[in-house]
Amino acid sequence: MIDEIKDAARRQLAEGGANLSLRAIAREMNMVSSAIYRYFASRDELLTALILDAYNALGEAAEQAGASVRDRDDHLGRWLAVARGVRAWATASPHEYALIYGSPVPGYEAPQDTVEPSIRPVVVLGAILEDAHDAGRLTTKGIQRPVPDLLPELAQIAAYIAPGVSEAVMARALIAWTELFGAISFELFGRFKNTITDLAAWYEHQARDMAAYLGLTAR
Amino acid sequence: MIDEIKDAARRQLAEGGANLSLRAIAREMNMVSSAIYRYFASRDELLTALILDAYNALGEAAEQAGASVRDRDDHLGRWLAVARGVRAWATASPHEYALIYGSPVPGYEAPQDTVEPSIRPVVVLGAILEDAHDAGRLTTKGIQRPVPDLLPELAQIAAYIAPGVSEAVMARALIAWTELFGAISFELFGRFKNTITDLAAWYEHQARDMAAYLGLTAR
DNA sequence: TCTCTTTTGAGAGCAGTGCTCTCGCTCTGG
DNA sequence: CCAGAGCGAGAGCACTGCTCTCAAAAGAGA
Repeated sequence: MIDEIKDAARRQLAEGGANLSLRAIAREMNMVSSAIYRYFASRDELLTALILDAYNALGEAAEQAGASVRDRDDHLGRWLAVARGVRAWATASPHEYALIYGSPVPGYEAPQDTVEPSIRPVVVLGAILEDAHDAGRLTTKGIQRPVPDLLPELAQIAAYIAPGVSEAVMARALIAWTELFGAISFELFGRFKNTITDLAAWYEHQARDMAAYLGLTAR
Repeated sequence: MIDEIKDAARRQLAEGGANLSLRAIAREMNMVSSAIYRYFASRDELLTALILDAYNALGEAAEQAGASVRDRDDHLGRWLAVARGVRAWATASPHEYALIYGSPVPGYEAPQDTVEPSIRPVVVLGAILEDAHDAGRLTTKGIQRPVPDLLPELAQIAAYIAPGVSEAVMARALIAWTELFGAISFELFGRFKNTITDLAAWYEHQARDMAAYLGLTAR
């Protein structure tokens, strides 16, 4: 039942726009609006559930894409696969992407349960980075060292994501990560309208350039 | 009068959250909701006006920040100033930033009038790039050439923004641009909660790294 | 099989929303 | 001085999230 409501909500989200209505969901299910409240205490709670699902779906997409590359030593290939997987999921479910990477909903405060699913994609990236580092193929030449102020927290992130890499490399990884999500947001939110038409090729270029920026190579 | 309504809307946006209510604006102005419709045909039209203002405010912030650097040959300094200026505006008016760089509102279709103000910041960046290129201080060594498919459109953007630079450099500029806005979005939308606390320092690091990535130097 | 309890949906209703319409008041130009 | 334009008030429509009560349905224990 809960799943049915969420499905209806997703459907409505997909074809209606961002603001979904409990009453419309109920209408679609031939129910009365108050019945929904048996399963979700409020609209926010439904939204939270959808957000959590979206995080997990994106995380799973990233994980599967990363795992699909046979040659585990092909770090560039793995990186590109994850990057493509993330974009594929985002373009396939743009509204769910907007739910988690768009402007936050007004009163909504992210519960603690969302932080673990939300970092699944960056964990995948971290594993690639770690493997590349272990294989001694992560060049750190000419890399810019962050100011001391940032080092402890970068080290903490690295310890969780890719224990072997330095703070400077971790910083670059976060930057590359930020760039990719910025690119997806720009694309989905229509920032490139009438500017770049082949958005897939443009994203591919960005992913490759960011991989080079990180020093990831094919072998 | 129109300005008064927009001011009230902005105020309400700032302290209320994303969804502003015409009736609440009217209430604040001791008016009745229907009176607002004398000045704005719909809520969307008000929103559009606010979006346009936000674009122009951000553009002006970027332009002023860029112009504030005396030494026009200090390309790194100019880049950093613009980057800081953009972030300063965004953190000062997060809701207006969300209006233009967050998830798009459902039925809203950006009118043609918004595209010119919306690219003002990237025009500022283009000028820096162009100056650096003219001064012969823009290294293109080891730069990744985009696939042929992308070249025409990149050339077109370059022709408008920074006529002298190559497609490959233009691509990097767009990537750096994307990264910076991704960073601001991540910060404002709370993606770094409990991860990085000194967000100003982190942004500064990113801006510097992106400048290096572009090859911008101080002299 | 017959109770008793829990679960579930329906319906009415409240306060709020965007928006439309009509009706008067006020202010201004000729 | 007075017609016409501009403006705000008020009522009203269809919609929203949400709360409440009440009656069926389902399940469990004897």
